[in-house]
Amino acid sequence: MNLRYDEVVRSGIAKQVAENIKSAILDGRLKIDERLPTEEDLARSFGISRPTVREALKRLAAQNLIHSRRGPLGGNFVMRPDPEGLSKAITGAATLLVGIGAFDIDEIIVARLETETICCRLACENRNEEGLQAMAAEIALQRDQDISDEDFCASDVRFHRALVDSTGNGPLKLMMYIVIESFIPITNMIVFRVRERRQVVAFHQRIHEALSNRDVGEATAALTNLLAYVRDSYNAALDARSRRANEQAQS
Amino acid sequence: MNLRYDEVVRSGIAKQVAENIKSAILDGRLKIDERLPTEEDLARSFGISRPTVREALKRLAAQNLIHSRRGPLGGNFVMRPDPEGLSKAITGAATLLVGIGAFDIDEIIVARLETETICCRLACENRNEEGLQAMAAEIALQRDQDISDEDFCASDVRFHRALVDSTGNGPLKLMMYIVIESFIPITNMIVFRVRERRQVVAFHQRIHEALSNRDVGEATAALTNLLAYVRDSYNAALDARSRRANEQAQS
DNA sequence: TATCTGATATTTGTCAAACCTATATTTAAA
DNA sequence: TTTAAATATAGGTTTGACAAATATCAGATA
Repeated sequence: MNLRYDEVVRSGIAKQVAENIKSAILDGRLKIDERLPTEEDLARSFGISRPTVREALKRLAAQNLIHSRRGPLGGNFVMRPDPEGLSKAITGAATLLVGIGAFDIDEIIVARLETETICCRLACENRNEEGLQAMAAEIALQRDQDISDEDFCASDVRFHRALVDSTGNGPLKLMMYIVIESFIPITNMIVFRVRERRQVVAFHQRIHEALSNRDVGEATAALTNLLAYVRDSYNAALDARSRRANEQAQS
Repeated sequence: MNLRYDEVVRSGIAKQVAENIKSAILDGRLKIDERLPTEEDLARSFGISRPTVREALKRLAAQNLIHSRRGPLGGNFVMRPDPEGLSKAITGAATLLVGIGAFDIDEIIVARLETETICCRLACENRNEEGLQAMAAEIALQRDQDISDEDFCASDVRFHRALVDSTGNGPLKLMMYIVIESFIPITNMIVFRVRERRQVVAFHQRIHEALSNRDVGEATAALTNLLAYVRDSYNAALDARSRRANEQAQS
């Protein structure tokens, strides 16, 4: 192995090797879709055993940096990075953060309002027919009284995703994955009981029309109203809970 | 093993087990800091071998979901999720996306402008002395003509981080990790050659003073000017490159 | 000749058993 | 009572083997 002793001393050879390969990928020494040496060759060249190499490779696979195929012509390949894969990673971690109460709903709503306002403004400039139709389709779905709460929330997420996509800004879309995949589901999970679907759909409708007319003021106003409504619903849910708690305490 | 056959059939037992444990963590069946069964017990209860269990655990460790300690009272523990760890994961992936040219600089600058404008506005409301001092310290450092380009860029990143921290909004800070750890270094890497430090520091100074005075208009104006200057620098760099290319073609 | 079939080689996936290393606890000695 | 050594328990690593998937190629068959 080429590593110095003091780099190895605090256990974790597999971790070191993973970092080594990862940096090779990140700074381009290993190109996309390029095949890594076989696990045996890696083991030999690092001077470690194959299972240890495999543990290192599994770490990379977990980060969607490589994938593996069996057989001749198989091997471990550098993955083409895709925002989709990144979104999954972000979602899990962000959901966990929200789950342990690292953030409170008011903060989340402020963040949603500020960032989605940007999206409304950019979407008014750059929206295309495809995006408008995607939003209209979700609105139509949300008008159906028969769909379940889960389906309604899923459609809500897709509506906001379409809004974000309409901005046509890749970096922003990347950032908004956190909102779409984590903050929106969380807010939905908390407030969907007290929220009236018709109200939400009406706000969605207003946003859609405003985007269609490239009316930035109306779009952001509708979004602001939507999130104010969500916040009110949340406070109503809080009140209901504390009222129930009081009643239980009295009885 | 409790998994059904058709869930296992297409190889990847380790992957399945990792997903299994991960979902247990995400939906709270395994609480934070709780110890998992020993690797041997996991192997037994899943009906697989210990190396395979370890591959699964390494996947989770790579996602910062668990960490391990040796010895009695050691074991694998569910990690308390921290934004820092998440930021590293996001950064790597986002950097990769930028590295392969998935985004262009104009998009990135638009995204930076829009999101950092939010931060200026919220920071004007919520900034505290600590944050202002952190920004002032970086400005002082950036005035030093002797520091290297790397150090200047690192200080630039810390300045913007202090700006984001001053918003006091956790969810927004999470999102802004992508900007701070990935977009800003990328823009710096591309334009720092043609950029004059004095100009940049002057913009930083204006932002700092505006925040200090809670002057939202001036803060966002300074930010806008800063990013316009960055964009101009980028275009200048592009021009210089194409001019060099022309000269080379003529000679 | 063209095409299908099966043997073969290569590479990852999994397993088993052992040993090394770190560390908390317990025991024994000073 | 304090300190030092033994011990038990956990993860960390190695060796060696076999299983499963799959591209390639030789040979049989139409």
